[in-house]
Amino acid sequence: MLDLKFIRENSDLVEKRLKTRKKDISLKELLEMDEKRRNLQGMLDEKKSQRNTINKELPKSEDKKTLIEKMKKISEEIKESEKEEIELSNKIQQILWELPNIPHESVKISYNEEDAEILSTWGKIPEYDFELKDHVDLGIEKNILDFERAAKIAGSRFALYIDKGARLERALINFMLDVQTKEHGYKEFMTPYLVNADSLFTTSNLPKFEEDLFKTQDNLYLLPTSEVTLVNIHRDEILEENDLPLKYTAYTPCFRREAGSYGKDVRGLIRTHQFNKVELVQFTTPETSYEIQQKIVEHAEEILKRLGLSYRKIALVTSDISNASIKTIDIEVWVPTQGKYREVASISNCTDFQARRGNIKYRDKEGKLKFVHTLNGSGLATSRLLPAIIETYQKKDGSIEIPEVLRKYTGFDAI
RNA sequence: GGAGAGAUGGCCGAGUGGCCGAAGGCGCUCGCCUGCUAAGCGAGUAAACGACUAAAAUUGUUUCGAGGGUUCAAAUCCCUCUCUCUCCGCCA
Repeated sequence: MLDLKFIRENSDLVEKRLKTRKKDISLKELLEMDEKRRNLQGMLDEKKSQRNTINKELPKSEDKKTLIEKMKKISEEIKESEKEEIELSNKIQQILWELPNIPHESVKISYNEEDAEILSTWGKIPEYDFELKDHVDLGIEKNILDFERAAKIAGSRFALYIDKGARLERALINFMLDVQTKEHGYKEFMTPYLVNADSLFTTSNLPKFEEDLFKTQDNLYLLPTSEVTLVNIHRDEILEENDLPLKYTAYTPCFRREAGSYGKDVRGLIRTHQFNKVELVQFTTPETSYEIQQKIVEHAEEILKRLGLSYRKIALVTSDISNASIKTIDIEVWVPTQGKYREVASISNCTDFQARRGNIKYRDKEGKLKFVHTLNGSGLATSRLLPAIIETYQKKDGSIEIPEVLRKYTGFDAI
């Protein structure tokens, strides 16, 4: 959520920058309502002030009858105006809830996601002297993945991991958590997989993106990413500057409806309703958030390096960064059979956007309360990683080699 | 699922209709005193939204889990909801 005062005082700039995300964003209505609301509030405050004065006099007064009559009248007027004020506030709030964060000036302006800037590439694109099989064929052939039975159990876009497939997935999760906790200093959490609406409002998954979420009959939602639970750990809390940055990580499954992606990536693990992810979240001061984003990128990259997978980093353009983010860097891993890089991580700096929504503050060294900055990044999405691994490490004889670093986790070195 | 108790400031906790933004304590900050790893004394210490201001000072309003109601007036009375705790039942 943006600061209304800031919008008011910098309306032209804000509108101009927001338009770089989406052409049709306009602040006109918001500003008009804000103006109207403030006038109304001024009037209301004055009347309430009168009411309070009379209220104080009343118990001591001789002529209670006259005062009570006066109060009745004022109270009624207040009630009327208050109704209007509340209505207006609600509308303003609604607009504010839906406005995205202001893109950082370093983010390339474009309405076409293909314009993303390639920041760097790592590793050689592997070459093969035999016919490659994709992860679906490999998985079925090796009996480590089963999509037909998954469909029987749950429907399309689900996966059943079998035997070494399941163990490889679990190994990946453990490997990633170990690196992030033991080497990069993150604190590990196990979080609920069902979350309430308030939590989703904080992270900006609501109100705008409800169609992406699974909802239960108890008004709880299936977790779309553990960014939600990790960020909400400190909702409505005041942190101490000395404790920042807080570095949190969690493995959770993630559930997404994938509405509107019909026909896209229908095959295999690339786009499923349920996938596994290790998430990285940090709470920081405004002064440090920008450099910390770079660090999170490195923390995610480290996983790919050790797995020996080729990847590249790209900086998303203004229209492609997520609602809460001012700048997003994606890490994409090379998927041999697709002949292209696919997203495995997305690292965003949300500045104070989520902190404002979730009321997450910190007390600075002078004792002043400020909103923290929140950042999140995948560290990484396992279900995108596993296809890359088994495709990349397939051998001519049909076997799949397990990357060195994973072997102590899997207990086997080939499939 | 059944029965009961509760939700107040950073924390603990008092407060049952106007004098309550709210006693008292803890914590924290500043000052004094003292000389010994501490104690004592004094002062200060909520936030949000406005107005004013270069900024501050100042000032108005709001806020005692959330929402609604009664009343001239609600932390306090009534209703609904949420959450927490205890007991019983069921259960991994």
